[in-house]
Amino acid sequence: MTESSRIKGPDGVRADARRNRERLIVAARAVFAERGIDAPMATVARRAGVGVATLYRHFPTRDALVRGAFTRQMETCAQALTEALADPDPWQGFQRLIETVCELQREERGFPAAFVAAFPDGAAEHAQSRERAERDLMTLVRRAQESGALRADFHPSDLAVILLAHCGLVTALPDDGAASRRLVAYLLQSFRADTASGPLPPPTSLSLRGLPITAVGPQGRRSSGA
Amino acid sequence: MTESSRIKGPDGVRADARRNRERLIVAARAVFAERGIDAPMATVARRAGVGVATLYRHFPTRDALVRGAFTRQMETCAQALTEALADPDPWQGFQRLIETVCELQREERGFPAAFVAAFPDGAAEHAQSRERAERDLMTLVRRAQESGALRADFHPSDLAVILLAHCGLVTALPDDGAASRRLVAYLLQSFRADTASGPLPPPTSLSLRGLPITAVGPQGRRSSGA
DNA sequence: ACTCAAGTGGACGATCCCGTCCGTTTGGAA
DNA sequence: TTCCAAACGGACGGGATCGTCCACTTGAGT
Repeated sequence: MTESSRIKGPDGVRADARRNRERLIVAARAVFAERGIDAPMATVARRAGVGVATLYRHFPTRDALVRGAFTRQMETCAQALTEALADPDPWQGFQRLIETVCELQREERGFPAAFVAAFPDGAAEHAQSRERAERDLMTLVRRAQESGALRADFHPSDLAVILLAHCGLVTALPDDGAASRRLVAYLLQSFRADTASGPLPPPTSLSLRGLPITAVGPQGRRSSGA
Repeated sequence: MTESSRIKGPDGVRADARRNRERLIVAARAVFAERGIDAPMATVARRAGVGVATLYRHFPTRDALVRGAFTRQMETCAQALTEALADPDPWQGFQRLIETVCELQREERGFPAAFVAAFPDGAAEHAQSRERAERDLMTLVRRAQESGALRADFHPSDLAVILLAHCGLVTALPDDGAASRRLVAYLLQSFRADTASGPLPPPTSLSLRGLPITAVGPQGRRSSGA
């Protein structure tokens, strides 16, 4: 308080600034959906009806814009995880979580690309929320295993594996979602303890905890390395 | 000078031309592996030790270069299919086919991207060989089902689904291959008839036969549309 | 050895995108 | 209403890639 309590907005931001920021996010989602997250920045600005400078002021880098555009989806994922943990039936929770996330990736066109792009290095920005999410995930997996529904050799990192695979699928085939649903169904069945047959190869070193994620090769989708 | 035949090639092509073409393919594979199939054409030319013009003469478009670079891999896939059909145990053949193709995608860095890029429209150029490949695939699937090992509701298009998903995975995580192996193991288990539990959602309209493949959206990896 | 068309190299104009700079507009407090 | 800092818009220089054009080199037939 002390000196300047010049209140412009709830967060001290001018009204038009906040409005433009919102417009930019909407435009970004639309443009990313149509042209992928590598679409020219200027296109997003034009779509939002603002100048490029305004875009860059609100989102200094493309990554910031991508994050901004899909923050809501990320939060929905986190919420889905919370709900999954709250489910009295651990397997049910596990299953619904996977289905929800995959559905989100199916519906929001640009999201999968953002998702995989954010993956290898995502630890940076989201460190704290990620920390919690991963702890929750491990809890969910453990519970589902203890309930006897989830196969014992399922490893938390498998979740990353199947989500990345699913991202690849929906990116390659943005169809009605039949392919995605099929893949998810197959995978869920193979995760059941009662269908488990034979041992699996060792899980990824992909930690799903903190940083030691094998750096993404030059192959990875460019454009989101905070 | 191991070049024994100093005569103009069987196809009337000059010796240096053929040599350069070969160099370009080698360079392209290397560059695509390091930087993805969107790497600058000039980089490939430099790597091959030739001028850009030479590159463009041999491969007028990036697509042509990509195809040229991975022709051998495509042929290996076809050969794997033939061998799979020859296997006395249909399930064994089916399983080995999937494992072989996925291993190829794992090892040859640029290949997965080329694979998914070539997918939606691939019918154009490779029409005839594709035709045969798809017939063979359906035969393989049918046999494996009749042997009782492959679940009855497995649909040939599921092969495309899992291969695309696998491409996405190895593209996102070009690691040592542990993730890929895990995914394949999970999927193969869920394809077994004896682990099948519960119905699957309907298969993709993705035909895997001829053309009616739902056109790839703006999302798809650019750069290989004959 | 001679010849010439096939083959080659690299410079170049065109296009696209990035991100900053700077003069102008505007929200909102006084 | 007045005023000014925050916010805005668009032009602009820089850099990268594309694909072509044209003068030069070279393989191979005679």
